[in-house]
Amino acid sequence: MSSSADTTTDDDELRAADGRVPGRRGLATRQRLLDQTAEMLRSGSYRDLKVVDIARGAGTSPATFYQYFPDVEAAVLALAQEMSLEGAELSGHVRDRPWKGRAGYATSLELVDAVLEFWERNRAVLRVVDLATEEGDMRFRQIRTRLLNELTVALSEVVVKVRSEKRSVADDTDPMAVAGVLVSMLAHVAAHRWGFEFWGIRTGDTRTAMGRIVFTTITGQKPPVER
Amino acid sequence: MSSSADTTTDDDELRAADGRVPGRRGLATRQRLLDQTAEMLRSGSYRDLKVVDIARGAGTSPATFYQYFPDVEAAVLALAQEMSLEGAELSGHVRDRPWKGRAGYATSLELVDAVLEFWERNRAVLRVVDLATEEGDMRFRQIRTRLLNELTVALSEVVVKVRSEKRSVADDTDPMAVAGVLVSMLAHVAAHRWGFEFWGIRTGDTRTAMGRIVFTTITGQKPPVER
DNA sequence: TGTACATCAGTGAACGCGCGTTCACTGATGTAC
DNA sequence: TGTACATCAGTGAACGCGCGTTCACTGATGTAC
Repeated sequence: MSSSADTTTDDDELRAADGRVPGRRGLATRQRLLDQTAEMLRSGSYRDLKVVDIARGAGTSPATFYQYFPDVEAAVLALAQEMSLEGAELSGHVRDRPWKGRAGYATSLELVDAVLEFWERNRAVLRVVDLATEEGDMRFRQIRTRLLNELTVALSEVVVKVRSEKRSVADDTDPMAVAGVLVSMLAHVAAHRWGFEFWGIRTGDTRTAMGRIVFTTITGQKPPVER
Repeated sequence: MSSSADTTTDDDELRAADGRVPGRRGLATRQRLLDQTAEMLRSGSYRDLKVVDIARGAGTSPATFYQYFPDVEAAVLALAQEMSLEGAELSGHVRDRPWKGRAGYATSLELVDAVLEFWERNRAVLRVVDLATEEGDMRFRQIRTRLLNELTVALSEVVVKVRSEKRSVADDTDPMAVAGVLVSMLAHVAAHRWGFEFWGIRTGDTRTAMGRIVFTTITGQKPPVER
Protein backbone atom coordinates (compact mmCIF):
# COMPACT_ATOMS: atom_id res chain seq x y z
CA MET A 1 0.00 0.00 0.00
CA SER A 2 2.33 2.71 1.25
CA SER A 3 5.71 3.40 -0.29
CA SER A 4 7.84 0.33 -0.73
CA ALA A 5 9.89 3.21 -2.05
CA ASP A 6 13.53 2.46 -2.62
CA THR A 7 13.11 -1.04 -4.09
CA THR A 8 13.04 -0.55 -7.84
CA THR A 9 10.69 -3.03 -9.38
CA ASP A 10 11.07 -2.41 -13.11
CA ASP A 11 10.37 -5.84 -14.46
CA ASP A 12 10.37 -5.37 -18.19
CA GLU A 13 14.08 -4.76 -18.61
CA LEU A 14 16.66 -7.31 -19.65
CA ARG A 15 17.75 -9.58 -16.83
CA ALA A 16 20.53 -12.09 -16.45
CA ALA A 17 19.66 -15.58 -15.27
CA ASP A 18 20.24 -14.78 -11.62
CA GLY A 19 18.22 -11.57 -11.66
CA ARG A 20 21.03 -9.05 -12.08
CA VAL A 21 20.57 -6.18 -14.48
CA PRO A 22 23.39 -6.31 -17.04
CA GLY A 23 25.50 -3.18 -17.44
CA ARG A 24 27.92 -2.14 -20.18
CA ARG A 25 30.30 -4.99 -19.63
CA GLY A 26 27.62 -7.63 -19.38
CA LEU A 27 25.87 -6.51 -22.52
CA ALA A 28 29.16 -6.58 -24.38
CA THR A 29 29.72 -10.17 -23.33
CA ARG A 30 26.21 -11.08 -24.34
CA GLN A 31 26.87 -9.56 -27.72
CA ARG A 32 30.12 -11.49 -28.11
CA LEU A 33 28.16 -14.66 -27.44
CA LEU A 34 25.64 -13.70 -30.10
CA ASP A 35 28.37 -12.88 -32.61
CA GLN A 36 30.04 -16.19 -31.95
CA THR A 37 26.74 -18.00 -32.40
CA ALA A 38 26.30 -16.33 -35.76
CA GLU A 39 29.83 -17.22 -36.72
CA MET A 40 29.45 -20.89 -35.87
CA LEU A 41 26.14 -21.01 -37.69
CA ARG A 42 27.94 -19.72 -40.75
CA SER A 43 30.62 -22.39 -40.69
CA GLY A 44 28.95 -25.37 -39.06
CA SER A 45 25.65 -27.16 -38.84
CA TYR A 46 22.81 -26.14 -36.55
CA ARG A 47 22.47 -29.68 -35.31
CA ASP A 48 26.05 -29.60 -34.00
CA LEU A 49 25.90 -26.17 -32.39
CA LYS A 50 26.72 -26.59 -28.67
CA VAL A 51 26.66 -24.25 -25.69
CA VAL A 52 30.22 -25.12 -24.72
CA ASP A 53 31.58 -24.37 -28.17
CA ILE A 54 29.85 -21.01 -28.39
CA ALA A 55 31.10 -19.99 -24.94
CA ARG A 56 34.68 -21.08 -25.54
CA GLY A 57 34.65 -19.55 -29.01
CA ALA A 58 33.57 -16.25 -27.49
CA GLY A 59 36.45 -16.45 -25.06
CA THR A 60 34.28 -17.06 -22.04
CA SER A 61 32.82 -19.96 -20.05
CA PRO A 62 29.64 -22.03 -20.33
CA ALA A 63 28.48 -20.65 -16.98
CA THR A 64 28.56 -17.19 -18.49
CA PHE A 65 26.50 -18.32 -21.44
CA TYR A 66 23.76 -19.37 -19.06
CA GLN A 67 23.78 -15.92 -17.51
CA TYR A 68 22.33 -14.58 -20.74
CA PHE A 69 20.55 -17.43 -22.47
CA PRO A 70 18.71 -20.51 -21.21
CA ASP A 71 19.89 -22.57 -24.19
CA VAL A 72 21.30 -22.49 -27.70
CA GLU A 73 17.91 -21.96 -29.27
CA ALA A 74 17.35 -18.82 -27.23
CA ALA A 75 20.61 -17.35 -28.49
CA VAL A 76 19.64 -18.05 -32.08
CA LEU A 77 16.26 -16.52 -31.42
CA ALA A 78 17.87 -13.32 -30.15
CA LEU A 79 20.08 -13.29 -33.21
CA ALA A 80 17.06 -13.62 -35.45
CA GLN A 81 15.39 -10.75 -33.68
CA GLU A 82 18.34 -8.45 -34.35
CA MET A 83 18.19 -9.40 -37.99
CA SER A 84 14.47 -8.93 -38.44
CA LEU A 85 14.69 -5.34 -37.25
CA GLU A 86 17.10 -4.58 -40.03
CA GLY A 87 15.10 -6.55 -42.56
CA ALA A 88 11.98 -4.49 -42.10
CA GLU A 89 13.80 -1.74 -43.97
CA LEU A 90 13.50 -3.64 -47.22
CA SER A 91 10.11 -2.10 -47.79
CA GLY A 92 11.91 1.20 -48.34
CA HIS A 93 12.73 -0.14 -51.78
CA VAL A 94 9.03 -0.29 -52.60
CA ARG A 95 7.24 2.67 -51.04
CA ASP A 96 7.40 6.07 -52.72
CA ARG A 97 9.27 4.68 -55.68
CA PRO A 98 8.30 4.98 -59.33
CA TRP A 99 6.62 1.86 -60.65
CA LYS A 100 5.83 2.96 -64.20
CA GLY A 101 7.76 2.33 -67.37
CA ARG A 102 11.54 2.26 -67.47
CA ALA A 103 11.90 3.76 -63.98
CA GLY A 104 9.50 1.14 -62.64
CA TYR A 105 11.60 -1.62 -64.07
CA ALA A 106 14.64 -0.06 -62.42
CA THR A 107 12.75 -0.07 -59.12
CA SER A 108 12.03 -3.77 -59.59
CA LEU A 109 15.68 -4.54 -60.14
CA GLU A 110 16.73 -2.49 -57.12
CA LEU A 111 14.28 -4.40 -54.97
CA VAL A 112 15.62 -7.70 -56.27
CA ASP A 113 19.16 -6.58 -55.51
CA ALA A 114 18.30 -5.44 -52.01
CA VAL A 115 16.63 -8.72 -51.15
CA LEU A 116 19.52 -10.71 -52.62
CA GLU A 117 22.02 -8.70 -50.60
CA PHE A 118 20.09 -8.98 -47.36
CA TRP A 119 19.74 -12.73 -47.71
CA GLU A 120 23.38 -13.13 -48.52
CA ARG A 121 24.39 -11.27 -45.37
CA ASN A 122 22.04 -13.22 -43.12
CA ARG A 123 22.02 -16.55 -44.88
CA ALA A 124 23.08 -18.64 -41.90
CA VAL A 125 20.54 -17.26 -39.45
CA LEU A 126 17.77 -17.26 -42.02
CA ARG A 127 18.04 -20.94 -42.77
CA VAL A 128 17.60 -21.76 -39.10
CA VAL A 129 14.65 -19.40 -38.86
CA ASP A 130 13.11 -21.16 -41.83
CA LEU A 131 13.65 -24.58 -40.34
CA ALA A 132 12.29 -23.70 -36.91
CA THR A 133 9.31 -21.97 -38.46
CA GLU A 134 8.40 -25.03 -40.46
CA GLU A 135 8.90 -27.21 -37.44
CA GLY A 136 6.09 -25.26 -35.87
CA ASP A 137 7.99 -22.99 -33.52
CA MET A 138 5.75 -19.95 -33.22
CA ARG A 139 8.44 -17.64 -31.86
CA PHE A 140 10.53 -18.10 -34.98
CA ARG A 141 7.50 -17.90 -37.20
CA GLN A 142 6.60 -14.57 -35.66
CA ILE A 143 10.04 -13.22 -36.41
CA ARG A 144 9.91 -14.45 -39.96
CA THR A 145 6.49 -12.96 -40.49
CA ARG A 146 7.51 -9.61 -39.10
CA LEU A 147 10.53 -9.68 -41.37
CA LEU A 148 8.59 -10.22 -44.58
CA ASN A 149 5.30 -8.65 -43.65
CA GLU A 150 6.20 -5.02 -44.26
CA LEU A 151 7.57 -5.81 -47.66
CA THR A 152 4.49 -7.80 -48.61
CA VAL A 153 2.13 -5.09 -47.46
CA ALA A 154 4.12 -2.43 -49.30
CA LEU A 155 4.00 -4.44 -52.51
CA SER A 156 0.30 -5.13 -52.21
CA GLU A 157 -0.34 -1.41 -51.81
CA VAL A 158 1.51 -0.77 -55.03
CA VAL A 159 -0.64 -3.39 -56.75
CA VAL A 160 -3.80 -1.67 -55.51
CA LYS A 161 -2.53 1.74 -56.57
CA VAL A 162 -1.53 0.57 -60.04
CA ARG A 163 -4.88 -1.11 -60.58
CA SER A 164 -6.79 1.96 -59.50
CA GLU A 165 -4.91 4.15 -61.95
CA LYS A 166 -5.97 2.23 -65.04
CA ARG A 167 -9.21 0.38 -65.23
CA SER A 168 -8.18 -2.02 -67.96
CA VAL A 169 -7.27 -5.55 -66.89
CA ALA A 170 -9.94 -7.52 -65.08
CA ASP A 171 -7.51 -8.96 -62.55
CA ASP A 172 -9.14 -9.21 -59.17
CA THR A 173 -6.75 -11.64 -57.49
CA ASP A 174 -6.21 -10.70 -53.87
CA PRO A 175 -3.38 -8.12 -53.91
CA MET A 176 -1.90 -9.65 -50.75
CA ALA A 177 -1.77 -13.01 -52.49
CA VAL A 178 0.02 -11.49 -55.45
CA ALA A 179 2.46 -9.66 -53.19
CA GLY A 180 2.95 -12.73 -51.04
CA VAL A 181 3.84 -14.87 -53.99
CA LEU A 182 6.33 -12.31 -55.20
CA VAL A 183 7.97 -12.00 -51.80
CA SER A 184 8.14 -15.77 -51.58
CA MET A 185 9.79 -15.95 -54.94
CA LEU A 186 12.35 -13.35 -53.94
CA ALA A 187 13.01 -15.03 -50.61
CA HIS A 188 13.33 -18.48 -52.06
CA VAL A 189 15.56 -17.55 -54.95
CA ALA A 190 17.71 -15.48 -52.63
CA ALA A 191 18.00 -18.43 -50.30
CA HIS A 192 18.92 -20.83 -53.09
CA ARG A 193 21.14 -18.58 -55.08
CA TRP A 194 24.07 -20.97 -55.03
CA GLY A 195 21.85 -23.81 -56.04
CA PHE A 196 21.20 -21.84 -59.20
CA GLU A 197 24.85 -21.23 -59.90
CA PHE A 198 25.29 -24.95 -59.42
CA TRP A 199 22.96 -25.58 -62.36
CA GLY A 200 25.06 -23.21 -64.44
CA ILE A 201 22.57 -20.38 -64.27
CA ARG A 202 24.29 -17.04 -63.96
CA THR A 203 23.17 -14.75 -61.13
CA GLY A 204 22.75 -11.91 -63.56
CA ASP A 205 20.14 -13.88 -65.47
CA THR A 206 18.35 -14.88 -62.30
CA ARG A 207 18.24 -11.26 -61.28
CA THR A 208 16.82 -10.22 -64.63
CA ALA A 209 14.23 -12.96 -64.64
CA MET A 210 13.01 -11.94 -61.21
CA GLY A 211 13.04 -8.25 -62.02
CA ARG A 212 10.85 -8.93 -65.03
CA ILE A 213 8.40 -11.06 -63.09
CA VAL A 214 8.11 -8.45 -60.36
CA PHE A 215 7.56 -5.68 -62.86
CA THR A 216 5.06 -7.56 -64.99
CA THR A 217 3.11 -8.95 -62.09
CA ILE A 218 2.76 -5.56 -60.47
CA THR A 219 2.18 -3.34 -63.47
CA GLY A 220 0.59 -5.80 -65.87
CA GLN A 221 2.95 -4.54 -68.55
CA LYS A 222 5.83 -6.06 -70.45
CA PRO A 223 9.19 -4.88 -69.17
CA PRO A 224 10.99 -2.29 -71.34
CA VAL A 225 13.45 -3.94 -73.73
CA GLU A 226 16.96 -4.23 -72.33
CA ARG A 227 19.52 -1.86 -73.77
CA MET B 1 44.46 -65.12 -61.19
CA SER B 2 42.74 -68.50 -61.38
CA SER B 3 39.29 -69.18 -60.00
CA SER B 4 38.77 -67.99 -56.42
CA ALA B 5 35.50 -69.47 -57.53
CA ASP B 6 32.97 -70.04 -54.83
CA THR B 7 33.62 -66.87 -52.81
CA THR B 8 31.07 -64.38 -54.04
CA THR B 9 32.57 -60.90 -54.05
CA ASP B 10 29.70 -58.69 -55.11
CA ASP B 11 30.62 -55.47 -53.38
CA ASP B 12 28.02 -53.04 -54.62
CA GLU B 13 25.05 -54.48 -52.83
CA LEU B 14 23.57 -53.19 -49.59
CA ARG B 15 25.48 -54.30 -46.51
CA ALA B 16 24.77 -54.14 -42.81
CA ALA B 17 27.42 -52.63 -40.57
CA ASP B 18 29.07 -55.96 -39.84
CA GLY B 19 29.18 -57.05 -43.46
CA ARG B 20 26.13 -59.26 -43.57
CA VAL B 21 23.82 -59.06 -46.56
CA PRO B 22 20.33 -58.19 -45.32
CA GLY B 23 17.50 -60.50 -46.32
CA ARG B 24 13.76 -60.02 -46.22
CA ARG B 25 13.56 -59.63 -42.49
CA GLY B 26 16.51 -57.28 -42.24
CA LEU B 27 15.23 -55.01 -44.97
CA ALA B 28 11.86 -54.82 -43.31
CA THR B 29 13.50 -53.70 -40.08
CA ARG B 30 15.53 -51.14 -41.94
CA GLN B 31 12.36 -49.81 -43.48
CA ARG B 32 10.65 -49.60 -40.12
CA LEU B 33 13.56 -47.51 -38.90
CA LEU B 34 13.18 -45.21 -41.89
CA ASP B 35 9.44 -44.89 -41.39
CA GLN B 36 9.97 -44.04 -37.76
CA THR B 37 12.57 -41.45 -38.68
CA ALA B 38 10.10 -39.81 -41.04
CA GLU B 39 7.43 -39.92 -38.36
CA MET B 40 9.60 -38.25 -35.74
CA LEU B 41 10.69 -35.64 -38.24
CA ARG B 42 7.05 -34.84 -38.79
CA SER B 43 6.28 -34.31 -35.14
CA GLY B 44 9.56 -33.13 -33.63
CA SER B 45 12.59 -31.04 -34.39
CA TYR B 46 15.58 -32.25 -36.39
CA ARG B 47 17.91 -30.95 -33.72
CA ASP B 48 16.33 -33.27 -31.15
CA LEU B 49 16.17 -36.37 -33.31
CA LYS B 50 18.16 -39.11 -31.53
CA VAL B 51 19.24 -42.62 -32.49
CA VAL B 52 17.81 -44.13 -29.34
CA ASP B 53 14.41 -42.57 -29.88
CA ILE B 54 14.18 -43.75 -33.46
CA ALA B 55 15.18 -47.27 -32.51
CA ARG B 56 12.79 -47.53 -29.58
CA GLY B 57 10.03 -45.89 -31.59
CA ALA B 58 10.50 -48.50 -34.28
CA GLY B 59 10.20 -51.24 -31.67
CA THR B 60 13.81 -52.28 -31.86
CA SER B 61 17.14 -51.51 -30.19
CA PRO B 62 19.86 -48.90 -30.80
CA ALA B 63 22.26 -51.68 -31.69
CA THR B 64 19.98 -52.65 -34.52
CA PHE B 65 19.88 -49.09 -35.80
CA TYR B 66 23.65 -49.19 -36.18
CA GLN B 67 23.35 -52.32 -38.26
CA TYR B 68 21.76 -50.25 -40.98
CA PHE B 69 22.87 -46.65 -40.53
CA PRO B 70 26.06 -45.10 -39.16
CA ASP B 71 24.13 -42.17 -37.68
CA VAL B 72 20.89 -40.21 -37.75
CA GLU B 73 21.99 -38.13 -40.70
CA ALA B 74 22.49 -41.24 -42.80
CA ALA B 75 18.95 -42.39 -42.09
CA VAL B 76 17.56 -39.03 -43.13
CA LEU B 77 19.70 -39.15 -46.25
CA ALA B 78 18.23 -42.53 -47.19
CA LEU B 79 14.77 -41.14 -46.59
CA ALA B 80 15.49 -38.20 -48.85
CA GLN B 81 16.68 -40.54 -51.55
CA GLU B 82 13.43 -42.47 -51.50
CA MET B 83 11.54 -39.23 -51.84
CA SER B 84 13.59 -37.78 -54.68
CA LEU B 85 12.88 -40.80 -56.83
CA GLU B 86 9.18 -40.11 -56.56
CA GLY B 87 9.66 -36.37 -57.05
CA ALA B 88 11.27 -36.74 -60.44
CA GLU B 89 7.84 -37.63 -61.75
CA LEU B 90 6.64 -34.05 -61.37
CA SER B 91 7.99 -33.24 -64.81
CA GLY B 92 5.21 -35.42 -66.20
CA HIS B 93 2.95 -32.44 -65.56
CA VAL B 94 4.97 -30.37 -68.02
CA ARG B 95 6.08 -32.53 -70.93
CA ASP B 96 3.64 -33.31 -73.72
CA ARG B 97 1.00 -31.05 -72.28
CA PRO B 98 -0.80 -28.19 -73.99
CA TRP B 99 0.66 -24.80 -73.10
CA LYS B 100 -1.49 -22.55 -75.29
CA GLY B 101 -4.59 -20.61 -74.37
CA ARG B 102 -7.16 -21.92 -71.97
CA ALA B 103 -5.73 -25.45 -71.96
CA GLY B 104 -2.29 -24.03 -71.25
CA TYR B 105 -3.60 -22.20 -68.23
CA ALA B 106 -5.17 -25.44 -67.02
CA THR B 107 -1.79 -27.13 -67.41
CA SER B 108 -0.24 -24.39 -65.28
CA LEU B 109 -2.75 -24.94 -62.53
CA GLU B 110 -2.28 -28.70 -62.63
CA LEU B 111 1.44 -28.26 -62.26
CA VAL B 112 0.94 -25.92 -59.32
CA ASP B 113 -1.38 -28.44 -57.68
CA ALA B 114 1.01 -31.31 -58.20
CA VAL B 115 3.91 -29.43 -56.65
CA LEU B 116 1.78 -28.30 -53.72
CA GLU B 117 0.62 -31.84 -53.09
CA PHE B 118 4.11 -33.32 -53.30
CA TRP B 119 5.52 -30.78 -50.89
CA GLU B 120 2.72 -31.32 -48.48
CA ARG B 121 3.34 -35.04 -48.38
CA ASN B 122 7.08 -34.69 -47.90
CA ARG B 123 7.19 -31.47 -45.95
CA ALA B 124 9.20 -32.83 -43.00
CA VAL B 125 11.94 -34.46 -45.01
CA LEU B 126 12.16 -31.58 -47.43
CA ARG B 127 12.87 -29.00 -44.80
CA VAL B 128 15.81 -31.01 -43.54
CA VAL B 129 17.08 -31.48 -47.08
CA ASP B 130 16.87 -27.73 -47.55
CA LEU B 131 18.72 -27.03 -44.34
CA ALA B 132 21.50 -29.51 -44.99
CA THR B 133 21.87 -28.29 -48.55
CA GLU B 134 22.35 -24.74 -47.43
CA GLU B 135 24.75 -25.84 -44.76
CA GLY B 136 26.93 -27.06 -47.56
CA ASP B 137 26.29 -30.77 -47.42
CA MET B 138 26.85 -31.93 -50.98
CA ARG B 139 25.07 -35.25 -50.56
CA PHE B 140 21.84 -33.51 -49.69
CA ARG B 141 22.38 -30.89 -52.34
CA GLN B 142 22.74 -33.59 -54.94
CA ILE B 143 19.44 -35.12 -53.91
CA ARG B 144 17.71 -31.77 -53.98
CA THR B 145 19.13 -30.98 -57.39
CA ARG B 146 18.10 -34.31 -58.82
CA LEU B 147 14.63 -33.73 -57.42
CA LEU B 148 14.07 -30.36 -59.08
CA ASN B 149 16.29 -30.70 -62.07
CA GLU B 150 13.96 -32.67 -64.30
CA LEU B 151 11.15 -30.25 -63.71
CA THR B 152 13.36 -27.28 -64.45
CA VAL B 153 14.69 -28.79 -67.65
CA ALA B 154 11.18 -29.71 -68.77
CA LEU B 155 9.94 -26.17 -68.18
CA SER B 156 12.88 -24.60 -69.95
CA GLU B 157 12.20 -26.79 -72.97
CA VAL B 158 8.65 -25.50 -73.07
CA VAL B 159 9.97 -21.94 -72.95
CA VAL B 160 12.25 -22.65 -75.91
CA LYS B 161 9.45 -24.30 -77.85
CA VAL B 162 6.99 -21.48 -77.21
CA ARG B 163 9.53 -18.86 -78.25
CA SER B 164 10.36 -20.68 -81.46
CA GLU B 165 6.72 -20.86 -82.46
CA LYS B 166 6.13 -17.11 -82.48
CA ARG B 167 8.90 -14.65 -83.24
CA SER B 168 7.32 -11.69 -81.49
CA VAL B 169 8.72 -10.83 -78.05
CA ALA B 170 12.41 -10.01 -77.90
CA ASP B 171 12.96 -11.97 -74.74
CA ASP B 172 16.33 -13.66 -74.74
CA THR B 173 16.67 -14.42 -71.04
CA ASP B 174 18.29 -17.79 -70.47
CA PRO B 175 15.39 -20.28 -70.55
CA MET B 176 16.98 -22.27 -67.74
CA ALA B 177 17.03 -19.12 -65.62
CA VAL B 178 13.37 -18.51 -66.31
CA ALA B 179 12.49 -22.12 -65.54
CA GLY B 180 14.69 -22.11 -62.45
CA VAL B 181 12.99 -19.05 -61.06
CA LEU B 182 9.57 -20.58 -61.63
CA VAL B 183 10.53 -23.84 -59.97
CA SER B 184 11.96 -21.89 -57.06
CA MET B 185 8.77 -19.95 -56.71
CA LEU B 186 6.72 -23.14 -56.72
CA ALA B 187 9.02 -24.83 -54.24
CA HIS B 188 9.16 -21.90 -51.89
CA VAL B 189 5.48 -21.17 -51.88
CA ALA B 190 4.75 -24.85 -51.43
CA ALA B 191 7.14 -24.94 -48.50
CA HIS B 192 5.64 -21.85 -46.88
CA ARG B 193 2.05 -22.52 -47.60
CA TRP B 194 0.99 -22.28 -43.97
CA GLY B 195 2.91 -19.07 -43.58
CA PHE B 196 0.58 -17.69 -46.20
CA GLU B 197 -2.54 -18.84 -44.47
CA PHE B 198 -1.13 -17.20 -41.40
CA TRP B 199 -1.22 -13.86 -43.18
CA GLY B 200 -4.83 -14.48 -44.06
CA ILE B 201 -4.11 -15.33 -47.67
CA ARG B 202 -6.31 -18.13 -48.90
CA THR B 203 -4.62 -21.11 -50.54
CA GLY B 204 -6.95 -20.82 -53.48
CA ASP B 205 -5.68 -17.33 -54.21
CA THR B 206 -2.08 -18.40 -53.85
CA ARG B 207 -2.71 -21.18 -56.29
CA THR B 208 -4.28 -18.83 -58.79
CA ALA B 209 -1.52 -16.27 -58.46
CA MET B 210 1.10 -18.89 -59.14
CA GLY B 211 -0.80 -20.44 -61.99
CA ARG B 212 -1.00 -17.03 -63.62
CA ILE B 213 2.68 -16.32 -63.16
CA VAL B 214 3.66 -19.69 -64.56
CA PHE B 215 1.38 -19.26 -67.56
CA THR B 216 2.41 -15.69 -68.31
CA THR B 217 6.10 -16.27 -67.82
CA ILE B 218 6.11 -19.26 -70.11
CA THR B 219 3.77 -18.12 -72.84
CA GLY B 220 4.21 -14.36 -72.66
CA GLN B 221 0.43 -14.03 -72.73
CA LYS B 222 -2.14 -12.86 -70.26
CA PRO B 223 -4.02 -15.72 -68.65
CA PRO B 224 -7.56 -16.29 -69.93
CA VAL B 225 -10.13 -14.52 -67.78
CA GLU B 226 -11.48 -16.67 -64.98
CA ARG B 227 -15.01 -17.89 -65.46
C1' DT C 1 11.16 -85.17 -43.94
C1' DG C 2 14.82 -84.54 -40.84
C1' DT C 3 19.20 -83.06 -39.06
C1' DA C 4 23.26 -79.98 -39.10
C1' DC C 5 25.55 -75.90 -40.17
C1' DA C 6 25.97 -71.32 -41.89
C1' DT C 7 24.51 -66.98 -41.90
C1' DC C 8 21.11 -63.56 -40.93
C1' DA C 9 18.93 -60.77 -37.31
C1' DG C 10 18.33 -58.78 -33.02
C1' DT C 11 19.54 -57.02 -28.47
C1' DG C 12 20.80 -56.59 -23.25
C1' DA C 13 23.88 -54.56 -20.98
C1' DA C 14 27.63 -52.00 -20.27
C1' DC C 15 31.03 -48.40 -21.14
C1' DG C 16 32.35 -43.85 -21.34
C1' DC C 17 32.51 -39.45 -23.37
C1' DG C 18 30.30 -35.22 -24.28
C1' DC C 19 27.75 -31.79 -22.83
C1' DG C 20 24.20 -29.35 -20.28
C1' DT C 21 23.87 -27.28 -16.03
C1' DT C 22 24.88 -25.42 -11.38
C1' DC C 23 27.20 -23.66 -7.26
C1' DA C 24 30.18 -21.37 -4.56
C1' DC C 25 33.57 -18.37 -5.04
C1' DT C 26 36.82 -14.44 -6.90
C1' DG C 27 37.35 -10.30 -9.23
C1' DA C 28 35.60 -5.81 -11.43
C1' DT C 29 32.88 -1.74 -11.41
C1' DG C 30 30.12 1.59 -9.71
C1' DT C 31 28.55 4.94 -6.22
C1' DA C 32 27.48 6.93 -1.73
C1' DC C 33 29.39 9.78 1.78
C1' DT D 1 40.21 11.92 -3.15
C1' DG D 2 39.50 7.95 -0.46
C1' DT D 3 37.15 4.20 1.73
C1' DA D 4 33.28 0.93 2.10
C1' DC D 5 29.57 -1.54 0.36
C1' DA D 6 26.53 -3.16 -3.13
C1' DT D 7 25.97 -5.13 -7.19
C1' DC D 8 27.63 -6.60 -11.57
C1' DA D 9 30.43 -10.02 -14.02
C1' DG D 10 32.85 -14.07 -14.75
C1' DT D 11 34.32 -18.83 -14.07
C1' DG D 12 36.67 -23.30 -12.23
C1' DA D 13 35.34 -27.28 -11.13
C1' DA D 14 32.32 -30.69 -10.40
C1' DC D 15 28.15 -33.43 -11.07
C1' DG D 16 25.49 -36.45 -13.56
C1' DC D 17 22.42 -37.59 -17.18
C1' DG D 18 21.78 -38.58 -21.87
C1' DC D 19 23.20 -40.65 -25.60
C1' DG D 20 26.27 -42.65 -28.97
C1' DT D 21 28.44 -46.81 -29.61
C1' DT D 22 30.06 -51.62 -29.12
C1' DC D 23 30.47 -56.48 -27.83
C1' DA D 24 29.35 -60.88 -26.85
C1' DC D 25 25.65 -63.54 -26.94
C1' DT D 26 20.82 -65.68 -28.15
C1' DG D 27 17.42 -66.63 -31.40
C1' DA D 28 15.53 -67.02 -36.32
C1' DT D 29 15.89 -68.44 -40.99
C1' DG D 30 17.58 -70.66 -44.70
C1' DT D 31 19.63 -74.58 -47.21
C1' DA D 32 22.49 -78.59 -48.13
C1' DC D 33 22.40 -83.51 -48.03
